[in-house]
Amino acid sequence: MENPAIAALFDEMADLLELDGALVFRVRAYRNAARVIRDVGSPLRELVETDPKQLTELPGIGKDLAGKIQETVTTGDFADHRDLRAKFPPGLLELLRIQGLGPKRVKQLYDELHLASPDDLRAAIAQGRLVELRGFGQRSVEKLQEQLEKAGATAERRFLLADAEQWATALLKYLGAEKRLRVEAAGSYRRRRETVADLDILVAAEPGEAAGDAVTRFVRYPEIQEVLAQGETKASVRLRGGPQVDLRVVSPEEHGAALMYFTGSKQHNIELRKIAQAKDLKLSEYGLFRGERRVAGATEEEVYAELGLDWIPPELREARGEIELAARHALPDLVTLDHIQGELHAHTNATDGKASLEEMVDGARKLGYRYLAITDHSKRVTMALGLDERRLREQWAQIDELNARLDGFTVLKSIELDILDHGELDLPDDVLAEADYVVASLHYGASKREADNTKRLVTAALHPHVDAIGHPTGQLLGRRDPYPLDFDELVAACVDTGCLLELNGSPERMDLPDHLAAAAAARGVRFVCSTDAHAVSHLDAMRYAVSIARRAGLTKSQVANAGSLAQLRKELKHRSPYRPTQ
DNA sequence: GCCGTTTTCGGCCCGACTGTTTTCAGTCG
Repeated sequence: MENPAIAALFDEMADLLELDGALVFRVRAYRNAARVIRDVGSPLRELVETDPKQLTELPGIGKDLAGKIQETVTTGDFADHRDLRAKFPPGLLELLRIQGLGPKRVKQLYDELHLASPDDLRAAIAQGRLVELRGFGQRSVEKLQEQLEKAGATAERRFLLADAEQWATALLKYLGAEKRLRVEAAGSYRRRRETVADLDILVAAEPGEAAGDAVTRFVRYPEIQEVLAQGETKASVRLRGGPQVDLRVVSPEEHGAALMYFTGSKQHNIELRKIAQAKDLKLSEYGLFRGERRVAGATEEEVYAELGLDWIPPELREARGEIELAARHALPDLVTLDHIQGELHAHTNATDGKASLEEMVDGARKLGYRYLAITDHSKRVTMALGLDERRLREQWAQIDELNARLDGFTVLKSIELDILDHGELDLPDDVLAEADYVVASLHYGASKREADNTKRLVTAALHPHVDAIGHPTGQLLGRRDPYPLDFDELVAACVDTGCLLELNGSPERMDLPDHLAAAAAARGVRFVCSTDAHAVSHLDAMRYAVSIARRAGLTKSQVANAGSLAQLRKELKHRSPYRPTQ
């Protein structure tokens, strides 16, 4: 069982315990464990096999939870979870996922009205039975109704790119251990979409025995929950707690064409086939053909070339104009993870981060960065113990000391500044003027009214001391939609002032979405790739931020932290001369 | 359920917001 599935199980256990009325701290222990499991970075499965005692070294994992992790890794579940699950109808867990319904209210609905699923709830609302309940007024019922409608529209389960990556990496490692097989992941995973519904794995092998071996090896993968289909060159399985995986085996001379076909996107492929048709060619997953003769197919490069196109990076294959650029040999030279020279959004344990200032610096240095901005929360974010002027200056004094000792690395004095109700900022100008870098974010009170949110963000972007807008849309994938926002207006403000927009690679955020980043880039906005790291291991999420940038078609020169510190400072200085605002 | 010790129990982050109350409960982050 891979880490995301184990984590999901522990999260569900926490839900069940809440329904069961367990002590909140016990619930919290499971939630905390789920988070730790997600963040740990290496598969716990391997740890359990080699040295299970080390599990209790993880923060918040004691003897009991370590045992449950071990049980989960080996059996796919743990007894306490099974027992508690049997105690409640499965629909209650779905009710729990509806925004505005917590464990207390779900339990109340179940106990008093015997509602055990979203459908039950829908019916009860229609019959007007909810208003009988204490604590449910007209407004609450209306809100629930809205949420129910939304939930009905999004049935398909999608996985975060970062989670999909864990399943894909483990599976590719397993399949690739067989040396004769060339194995790759295709599909939306290869295109680095922010969420992935299933994994497509492509294997190149000689037809016959080698191909059969590949399928056999695949369906014997220990992490499989169910084999859905199995043939000679194709198989589908569902992974335990994970996505469906489709495997296709093709011969080496078909490999490039098949890789293109299974990478998609569908619309990109359709456009390619039209181009082939116009050239009197036929493109399929088996190759590019003139009549019966295969003119290309072994590599993607030769297929694209025969179509008169440059090779197109998978991240761009969304039929958003990339084919025309490829025809004109004008594709952008996309930014890569190697270009990134520093991290500009990271928290420490001074607020809600898990690691100390020194540990974060150490982590950033290990990644080969030259600079790191410590952007803890400002005071408005009370739940994270946000910094006021005094504590921020204390942190900056520590940073000065640290910088004096560091060689070839610079810690930037920074802050993640909260944007208040009308666009005011959470710290006075004289403090901000001393900062090396300021990222302003909206955390509280996002309005249903587009104009309110737009005004707040635009006001912040226009402020002379704000260098970047953090996670601009506020989306949390699968949990919270972007708040209503006139994005064009925000872009206009950024164009005016040189304010950067953040591409936040935190797996649940992936904010800005790539299509918005592309739209902003077209108007000349510049960006920063960052992770919003709250722990040392989170610094690794930079590759997801870079994925957004690549999907948006950005080059190195459009990403502020893909340059040296000197270049960055020059850009920020140019942007933010100190002009006190009244 | 974890953790640390003031060392085997007692504390564990807590304030804002919403809708519902009329002094608060539930949810969220």
